[in-house]
Amino acid sequence: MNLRQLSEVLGVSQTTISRALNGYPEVSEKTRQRIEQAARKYNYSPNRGASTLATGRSMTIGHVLSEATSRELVNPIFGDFIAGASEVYKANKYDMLFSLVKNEEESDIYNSLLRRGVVDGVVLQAPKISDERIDILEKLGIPFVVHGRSSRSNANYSWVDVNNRSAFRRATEFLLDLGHRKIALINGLATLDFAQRRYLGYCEALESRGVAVNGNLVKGAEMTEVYGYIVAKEMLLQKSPPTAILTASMISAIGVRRAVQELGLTLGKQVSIVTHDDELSYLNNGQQIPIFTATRSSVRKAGRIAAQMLIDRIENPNAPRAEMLLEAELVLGASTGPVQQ
Amino acid sequence: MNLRQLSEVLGVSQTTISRALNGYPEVSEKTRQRIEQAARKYNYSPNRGASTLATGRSMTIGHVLSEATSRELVNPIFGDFIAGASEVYKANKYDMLFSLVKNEEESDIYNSLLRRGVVDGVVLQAPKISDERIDILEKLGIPFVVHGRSSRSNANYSWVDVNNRSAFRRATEFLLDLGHRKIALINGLATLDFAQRRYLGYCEALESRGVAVNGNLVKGAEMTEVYGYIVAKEMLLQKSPPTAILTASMISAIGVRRAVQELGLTLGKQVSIVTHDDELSYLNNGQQIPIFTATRSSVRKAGRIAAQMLIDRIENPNAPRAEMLLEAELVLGASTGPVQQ
DNA sequence: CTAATAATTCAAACCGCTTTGAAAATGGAG
DNA sequence: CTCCATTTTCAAAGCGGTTTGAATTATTAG
Repeated sequence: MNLRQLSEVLGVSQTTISRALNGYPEVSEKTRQRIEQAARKYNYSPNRGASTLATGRSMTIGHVLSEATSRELVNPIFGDFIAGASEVYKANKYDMLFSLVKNEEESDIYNSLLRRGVVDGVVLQAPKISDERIDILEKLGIPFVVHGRSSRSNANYSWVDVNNRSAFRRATEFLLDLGHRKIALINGLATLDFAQRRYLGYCEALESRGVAVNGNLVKGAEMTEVYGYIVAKEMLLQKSPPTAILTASMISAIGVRRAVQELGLTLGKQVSIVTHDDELSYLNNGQQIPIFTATRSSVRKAGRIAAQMLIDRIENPNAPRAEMLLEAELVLGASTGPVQQ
Repeated sequence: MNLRQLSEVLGVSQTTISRALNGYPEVSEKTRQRIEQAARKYNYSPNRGASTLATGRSMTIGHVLSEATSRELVNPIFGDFIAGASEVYKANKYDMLFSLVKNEEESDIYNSLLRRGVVDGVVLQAPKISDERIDILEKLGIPFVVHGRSSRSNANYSWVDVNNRSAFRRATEFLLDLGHRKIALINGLATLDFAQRRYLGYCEALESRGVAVNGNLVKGAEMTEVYGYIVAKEMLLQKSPPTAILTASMISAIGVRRAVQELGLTLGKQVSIVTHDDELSYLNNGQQIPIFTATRSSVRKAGRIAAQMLIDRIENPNAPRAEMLLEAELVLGASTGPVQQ
């Protein structure tokens, strides 16, 4: 059933129906009732393509993944972020669309998506330290919001981010306070901005206590379980192994734990672990007592905030850019203890 | 730049441009070249809403999550499935759209999505043993494919599934061969079809060896790490604890391992674990040697197959329904060993 | 060189909605 | 009962593509 058919059935013009269903005031309450009932009865709802065409709004928000970032799709952290965003999209009647694009198309895709009226705005994820995508989006004038920041960009964009630097400074200080001096950092991909900030926080803490940063104790890559395991094992088998390990996600922390236990060491005794905890739904950091001491910040909440920011930008393009820096809390778990002599 | 503008610039009708760009034969190669160049130059690409309206095809595939299944979004298994599907969508120029819907809207949503021309087809995930969604989709005549099956449905639909039953029968037999008799099953949600099939496979194996199924040793819920931990710990503290545990995902297996180790037991000695391994990107089952003995089947591959099936259905609605049963392989890891006296 | 045929190109209709500007119906005041 | 101001409803013009059936041009055969 389309609009014309419904209007014939009701003996009312298409205009009136459209207005009635979209809540315009020019329709009497009585006809509105009648129309709404009929719409339900005949199972009518407006064709998306047609209204997109007529209004210029697609009621869809895009999450674009380039080849470079497409691995994010399988990152459980991404899942929780998306889940948060979805809640907000749903409440505001937006749909969520994913586009995978080849790297070389990256500059075109946003342009194309918006021009083609596929999406009304875009969420940018996993920004690199220097990320040309931000400039592209800025130039195109597409409403967008970044999850994270890009240190080298001086564009004026909206973002949500965790205070990665202070979180990792704090975590490192905590380990220093426990007497640790050989503290390793198993980070995310070095090109990603958040990894850089975490590294900086880590360095700051060490240097403020006069501990030199040891390059052998800093590694970064995709935060898989296996990566955590391999790097931790390697480090722990060095002649001068770390007594504490900072890791960038619950998943790599699990890998690190596996390495520790395989070597017959005990968590919180010979080796301490502090991880960043995104409060993943399927990988909760324990129940009452956290498994790992962690810097905790809900990535799902970040998703909600990013989505709301974007919708605000779309519906009010002239509003000033929004920024939101979330502070992570340091929660004490069973994975840390004083350094052993 | 839209079609009319481009046609004015080129001095060629809109028809010809449309045909040239969509690969119709009625355009001479020379003009096609000229048009394609101009399209690139002026950054033209057709408006999605307009072509959806004109063709009736949205080039978008929907993944609908009801409240009941919306938790799936945060399930890392889902991420890998989606990643596989995306590859295929991309290669075929489809976009992927997520809709979260309230439970009570569930029956409406598919109807609505298709009627509104938002999507050309739908992928159904996490089917329940008895799942009304299949009948709804069937009745509506929407092209769809199910990841998994619904035992109680006798509709004739396309699906991809792992042979859960034989996989878990085999895994259980393997443990029986090692002398285990007290074998626990930590399953997924009991209402989900795959969990039911795994349970059946488990029962079959036990019964064929004359071992009675013990209700205390069978549990099922969302396959989180914490759930695996809690249930395993509970079971292992019973007066007559299991000597082997079957678990439905890598994630819950990690929780089980945590429980085992916390109790001072050793994997493959006092307690054996066999898990189902979906070959998750971020939670690989080890490198050369699998961490866990496992029934292995790539959920990413399942995603690819499902996507391709759906596209085939969309583009050829009269083709017979497709079915694909993937066999899981049993891989031997370090988490199993003969029962100890 | 012309007629017949094939290869190109075109104008116009259509997809289903929103929205503008005009018309009709209603209500209140004089 | 008029007349004017409000409400309410309507017809028609887009939005930007695709596709049909007709018109034009190019090619070939006679």
